[in-house]
Amino acid sequence: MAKNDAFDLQNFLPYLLNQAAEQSSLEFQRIYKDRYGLLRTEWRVMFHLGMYGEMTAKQIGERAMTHKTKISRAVSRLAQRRYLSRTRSENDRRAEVLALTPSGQNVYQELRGIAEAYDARLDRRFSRGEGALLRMMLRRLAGLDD
Amino acid sequence: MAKNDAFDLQNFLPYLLNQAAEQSSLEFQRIYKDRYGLLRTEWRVMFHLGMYGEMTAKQIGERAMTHKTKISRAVSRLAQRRYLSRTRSENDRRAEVLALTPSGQNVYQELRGIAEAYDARLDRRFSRGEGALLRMMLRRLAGLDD
DNA sequence: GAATATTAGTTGTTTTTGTAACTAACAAGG
DNA sequence: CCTTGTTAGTTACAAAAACAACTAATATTC
Repeated sequence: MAKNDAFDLQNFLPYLLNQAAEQSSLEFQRIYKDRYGLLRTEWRVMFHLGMYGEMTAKQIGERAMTHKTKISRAVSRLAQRRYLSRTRSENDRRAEVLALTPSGQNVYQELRGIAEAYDARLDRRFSRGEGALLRMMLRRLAGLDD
Repeated sequence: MAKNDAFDLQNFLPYLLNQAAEQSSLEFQRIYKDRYGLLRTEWRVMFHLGMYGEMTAKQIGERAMTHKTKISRAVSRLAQRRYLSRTRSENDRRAEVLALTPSGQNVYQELRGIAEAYDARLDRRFSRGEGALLRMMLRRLAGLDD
């Protein structure tokens, strides 16, 4: 098991990004999964609704860059648990306007607090400017600024 | 859909990391998936063997922070395609020493070239020092330096 | 040196995801 | 209007991942 040459997997950006993403999701995931029984796409939907108020499945999908079937299933499950309400849109009766129920709001508030604390904790690993730079670079890589 | 308050999902590190990871994996994934029919864990195994020579499944799993069942199945498929050979270990007859076959070496070399080029291309989005800093921060988040 | 615990790796079963095909509503052009 | 095309969302089926239980070999301990 001797090293061959220059290129190192440990410096390959997609690999590093995956490892960092997985690792950094772990602790937070344990909370929304174990404590609230939510899947990742589910809390993403919750966060979008919690932050932006009412949205349609399509809008969430676009913003979260998530496929519509994933959103569809997440929405069903969240509706079953009464975390969100679905109302057929007036303008376009194909679409549904989604919104958190009071119970959903509660869960969102709690998760949000945990997320904020967790984010701050991760941030403590970096110096003042580094965190901002990191986020900027990640947004660029994710294509969020385009 | 009006914004509520300060916390922004688009700045939440685990979220950003996931988006960036997914996005940056996409193009490269298309290559190893469509062109070589490999799964992500499979090329990871290939890369580890290509870079470090001989390894056991366990060693790969530890280094790649990947569960042993995933490794096991990846190894089976790679062995079926004759990309790697499995030799029962002398010291410990539970373990197998894995190594790329010549044909596996070829695939590895090609994929490695593509990976390097792709990595360089991603890097072009950043200034000289930024790329190094980014990798350093990601390694820290991934717990690779511990 | 048997009895017990641990480890390397596999296999089976259940969830979750990805992909394609579908329904129902809307839009545009003639 | 009425055909043709597009869009929002769902459903069905196939692929992949997660988790648990297993086999076989090795360590440990009394």
